[in-house]
Amino acid sequence: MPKQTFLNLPEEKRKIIIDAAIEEFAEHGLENASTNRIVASSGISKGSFYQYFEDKQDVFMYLLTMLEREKMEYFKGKHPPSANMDTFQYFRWMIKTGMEFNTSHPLLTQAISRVMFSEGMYYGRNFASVRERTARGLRAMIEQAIARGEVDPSVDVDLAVMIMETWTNAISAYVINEGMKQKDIMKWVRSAKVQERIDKMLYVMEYGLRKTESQFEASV
Amino acid sequence: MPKQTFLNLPEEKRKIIIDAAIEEFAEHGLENASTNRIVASSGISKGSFYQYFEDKQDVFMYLLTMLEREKMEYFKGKHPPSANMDTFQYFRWMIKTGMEFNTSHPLLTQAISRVMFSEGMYYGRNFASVRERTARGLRAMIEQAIARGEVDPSVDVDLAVMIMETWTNAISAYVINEGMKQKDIMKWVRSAKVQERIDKMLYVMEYGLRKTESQFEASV
Amino acid sequence: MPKQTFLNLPEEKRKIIIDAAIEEFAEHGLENASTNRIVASSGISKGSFYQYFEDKQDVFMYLLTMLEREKMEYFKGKHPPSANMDTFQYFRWMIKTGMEFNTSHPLLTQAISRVMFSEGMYYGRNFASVRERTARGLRAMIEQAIARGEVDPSVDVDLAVMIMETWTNAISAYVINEGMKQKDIMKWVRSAKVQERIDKMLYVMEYGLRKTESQFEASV
Amino acid sequence: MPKQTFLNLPEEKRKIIIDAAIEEFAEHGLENASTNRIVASSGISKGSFYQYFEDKQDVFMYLLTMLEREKMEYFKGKHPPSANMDTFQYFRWMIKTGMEFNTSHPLLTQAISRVMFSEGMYYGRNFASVRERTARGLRAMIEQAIARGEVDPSVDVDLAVMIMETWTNAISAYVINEGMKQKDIMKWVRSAKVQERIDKMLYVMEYGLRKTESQFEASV
DNA sequence: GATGAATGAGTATTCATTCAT
DNA sequence: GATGAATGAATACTCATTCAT
Repeated sequence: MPKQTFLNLPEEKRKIIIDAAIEEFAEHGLENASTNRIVASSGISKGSFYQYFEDKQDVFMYLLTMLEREKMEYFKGKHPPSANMDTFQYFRWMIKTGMEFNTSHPLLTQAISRVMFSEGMYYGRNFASVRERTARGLRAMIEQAIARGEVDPSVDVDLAVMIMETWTNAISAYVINEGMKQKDIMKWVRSAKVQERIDKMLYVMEYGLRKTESQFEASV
Repeated sequence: MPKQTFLNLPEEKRKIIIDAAIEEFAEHGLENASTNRIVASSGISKGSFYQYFEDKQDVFMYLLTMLEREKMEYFKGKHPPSANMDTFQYFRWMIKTGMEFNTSHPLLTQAISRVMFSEGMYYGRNFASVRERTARGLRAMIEQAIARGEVDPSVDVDLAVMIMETWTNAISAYVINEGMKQKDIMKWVRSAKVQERIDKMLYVMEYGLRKTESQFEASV
Repeated sequence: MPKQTFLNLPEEKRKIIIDAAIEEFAEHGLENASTNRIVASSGISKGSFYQYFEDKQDVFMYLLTMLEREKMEYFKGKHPPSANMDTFQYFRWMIKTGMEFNTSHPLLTQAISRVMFSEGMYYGRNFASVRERTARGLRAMIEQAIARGEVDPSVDVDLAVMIMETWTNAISAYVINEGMKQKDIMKWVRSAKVQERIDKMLYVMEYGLRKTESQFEASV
Repeated sequence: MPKQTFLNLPEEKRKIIIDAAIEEFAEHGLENASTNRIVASSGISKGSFYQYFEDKQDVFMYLLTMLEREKMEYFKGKHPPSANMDTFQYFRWMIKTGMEFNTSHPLLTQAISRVMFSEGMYYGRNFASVRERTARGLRAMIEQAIARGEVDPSVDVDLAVMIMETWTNAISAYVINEGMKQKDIMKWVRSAKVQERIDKMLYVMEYGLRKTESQFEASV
């Protein structure tokens, strides 16, 4: 985590540094990111960089917690359209809201997901806590769905979490990769065509999951 | 593609070089792979490396075609347990057979998938043909399933292909990542527990896909 | 142009680096100059070199502007022996003064002229401004000569400039090439023999140019 | 000089090798020419190259003698338009005929002149004999001109030779550099505009040289 | 607390030449 | 006589990090 010296910096200066880092990570990943370029494009000195952060990875970890924090606040500001949603409706709302957040921070999302997916194995240990938090959220969701009788109680919760994670990532990758090619990414992600495709992807998952374990057994 | 000089090499020497390359790519991806390390660990000189290959990417492309060729031969040597399988049963058999192949070449699989997934955007053009071949196979499968009445004809074929791809990759990632932690990866992948989990992942996909488009519409 | 870091260096260190570069360019030209050798013989590290300069060419461009600046100052310190010279007398004085400067910086002159003449085609764009300044000076001279009635007004000015350039270069090459073989190059260049030869070379040019265009036409 | 093995080669194969070498030297000079590329583009093996030639320089020396021989034959096939030319008319005819030869072998000319002018200092010793032969020819000419009373007997012969050399080179450089930019170099070099410019350059030299030594003395 | 110069190992790739077959 | 694989030093340039001021 960044040193106190960084946190003491005026908001504005911090933003300049962070923006430079986001751009660098989005374009080059973590291993290939260049601290030289980051300091050059943010206008701070080499020495300062190492007075603010332990190293490259430290900067990245900061972005990661920043993303988590901002996403949480974004969700707090939004409210599900209805209070009577079942768990899958709620998940769908969450995914879509998440995609809205992603498209409004496309570079940050790109930077984080690029590193987490492609370099994740190497830096995996460092990301463990973040991943675990996400998994816990999904697990709580699926357990709630079971409690509400929306999902067969015999379902394998671990498996369901894994599937939801996979699906979330697949949709996120689709949205960022395709979205970055568009002129107005926000407009694009809100278009009927995109929303429909996300819906369909989620319905496939939903109907697969709703199918009871016992039915699985029967059909093997 | 490698130069003739490489193909002329004695089988054994070629294997040493290829193994060194596989290890390097598995650990560092394509962009960060070091030709220095490859030559050092395979015991050839720098000059020789460039007499065998055009460049780093050339080595990787060779691995890619090698993987394709070997996988094809592996499948040729196997036979589906029954001739009367429906399309999803066949797909399941294919995935499982593919996983067996992957676990018998874990490093190669890791190297290829790491590069294809994470650096795919940058080297995308070069991999296009490989990806297209896979996509064509899946598309043929889904069309067959429709023809046989196993899937509702109104299904969005593009979407279905995307889902099958996502699923195949997710299973492959699960098998390799978890499998690499085991002592005996082959024994592990054949264990009832793993086979069951793969089955369940595929059933989720299958039941999701079997659901007709019209049903999707109805439930939105 | 060199980075600020280079300009901040103590005079003495700068001189060591510049001298090493001059020697390298004089001996190997620009394309074949080795940054490795420059850093080795000037005792700085590779990293420092690139903190001082953009690249090899950057060093050379610095030498070029340095030469221009020093030559200009050298001329400022000298005064034509008489105010009543005609244009050709003035040109002769300039050439000779230039040769004095060249022989007092023989390696620098050699480095620059080697690169400008032999590699000029490749780096031509970068040198364009320097060449143009020279050409403009010569053109002003010839136009003055015409205005004063020293040269026939029908003379082809472009041609005359080209001839004067050729001649200047030829004399410069003669002085440097022959001079480098002498023990005391300054003494040699001031010797009656050399001065006479330069005079004669210039007279050939002068009488050729004084000849009017119409006379050329007549004699074809 | 090439080894006997090269001279034993069938005419056609020799030509292929020579053409590859010419192209390489024209594009890269001597020091930067790559034997690798020469053998690759001429289709011979690395080993053969070194069985034909000592090294890179050896190939170049062969080109040099080849050029001399071919130029001589070219001149033998041509005849001066009139037998009653004075020496300067003859020189003018020679230069122009030489330029015709050059433009009909532009790559060879470019290769040779590029190396002789720009890398000449380093390989100078090796080219000494060629240069000397040229100088002897020019010296004979000027002496003939004196004998015929076309040039003042008190002229400095060394100086005159040097001037003629300079002039020849300047014209040659002009013709090759400008000519290479044209579509049809042969047509261009024979155009009235180019011929006129060459004439004028030579007249300047001629009138400069015709001027007697005594006149020079008088005007100093 | 801020600076920015210094560093040497690192990168991918090309080179001319040798020599065993 | 022909081959072509092998080589290791060479190339320009970038890197993350340290540390004295």
